[in-house]
Amino acid sequence: MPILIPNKLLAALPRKDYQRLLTGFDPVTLTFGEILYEPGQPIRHVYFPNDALISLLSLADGHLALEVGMVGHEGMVGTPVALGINLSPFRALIQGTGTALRMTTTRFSKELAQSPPLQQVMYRYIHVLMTQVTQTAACNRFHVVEQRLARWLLMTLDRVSENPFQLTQEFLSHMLGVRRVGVTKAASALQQRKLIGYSRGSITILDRAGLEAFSCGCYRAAIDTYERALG
Amino acid sequence: MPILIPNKLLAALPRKDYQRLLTGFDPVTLTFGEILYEPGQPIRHVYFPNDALISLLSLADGHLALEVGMVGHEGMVGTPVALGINLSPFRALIQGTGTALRMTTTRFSKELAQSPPLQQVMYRYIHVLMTQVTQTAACNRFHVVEQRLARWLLMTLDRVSENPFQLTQEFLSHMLGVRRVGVTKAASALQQRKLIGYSRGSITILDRAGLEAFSCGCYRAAIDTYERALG
DNA sequence: TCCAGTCTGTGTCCCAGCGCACAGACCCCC
DNA sequence: GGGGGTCTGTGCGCTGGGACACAGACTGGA
Repeated sequence: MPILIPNKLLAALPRKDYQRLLTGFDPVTLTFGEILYEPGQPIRHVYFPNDALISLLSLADGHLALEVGMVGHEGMVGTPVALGINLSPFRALIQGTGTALRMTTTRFSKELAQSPPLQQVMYRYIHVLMTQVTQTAACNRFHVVEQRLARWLLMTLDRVSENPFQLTQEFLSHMLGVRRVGVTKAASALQQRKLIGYSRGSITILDRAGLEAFSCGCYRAAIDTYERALG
Repeated sequence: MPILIPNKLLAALPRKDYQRLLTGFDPVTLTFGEILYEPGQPIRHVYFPNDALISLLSLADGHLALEVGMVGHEGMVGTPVALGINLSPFRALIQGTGTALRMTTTRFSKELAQSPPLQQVMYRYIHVLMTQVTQTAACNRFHVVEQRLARWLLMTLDRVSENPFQLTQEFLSHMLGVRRVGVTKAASALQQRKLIGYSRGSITILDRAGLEAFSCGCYRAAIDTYERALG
């Protein structure tokens, strides 16, 4: 079975490096709700998503969560391993069920040492991630829920490429760091503007361009950042 | 003249690597208000502060600022250079006048390639910074201004080690991403609890332990993160 | 077909923080 | 010693979003 959405970081590697790396990978299916890392806990595997979608969350006081980054086929989780550290700064939560390639941290460290192209890709991606986390921090502080929801839906659509996709408001509230009712209000507003359709955990993007216009500039900025460093 | 507060990242290097690196450094005085980098703009120099204090800011919509990281003698600015990229994700603003060691990005890239210990220190610091940015993001979202102000004052005190230090509420408001009036209220609250003294741009920490107890856990968490990776 | 569980919508009360405006208070310099 | 600039404190109305409660709506399994 061909992989419909191959990981872009891996695809950017020279064939030789890519081939050698492949032998160390384990294809896995990541299912919604699964937690790969907890903040401060050791990282045992790194993951390169194909069509899986992973949220990077920052926790406050142990329970309140806020998404600071999103990882799909354009990235990977386990960046600290490339820096020689095996502690995660985030909680990594599977937000969209799908496939990924997995490798143990020890093996990945070895592969990294032998492949300068892999190093370069990893370092560039770490920079992209840093930029994304930084931007998201300001976005979460200054922009209203509706705008952030719009941005979030667009970023998700870019990574899962299926429309509609499954997602409850309860879940969304944890991503945006607001109450579920806040999501209800924001989603209703988007629905009234005919930008999205919403029904029992199923969201349909009706007007992608409109949604992009409605969202804050942070969506566009995130894409530009990626293009500049890895495009 | 001996340097009273030497940079800890450089101090962690083996003598040999440290000595060679020193020849490429330029001692500079960084003055309050100076801007070293703007987000998305090229990085020309990297800086290792001694007693200078630098704020890393994320901008939204071009004018609203939010501090996502703070750098003193425990760190450096210009981390992207260590990742092979010379674009800054942040605005880097001098928050406390002081001295630092400066090197051009091209020279620093060369030094880095020749010094694995320097690489290791840099990578570890990048991880610390990523963790700090992540934690700050959640802190800014969930914690009230008073707690954040307390955290911020403690982090500053740790880096400048002079008490009182100069700081207007106007300036603080840009760091915390709130209005100046919000800072006034929060500062008054801390003053009533006899934790700080405040007068025309001069802040005195009166009760360090009390301030730490009052602040959110993010302060402690930031210190622990640093200790774990670089301590 | 009914019931239990899940998801979404609404309503009420409250508060932190925003925008704006302005009043002291203090400092330094002429 | 007076005046302009800077810094801090206060007041008022407004709003986004918090906490809590509950009502409909849909779904799937017994």
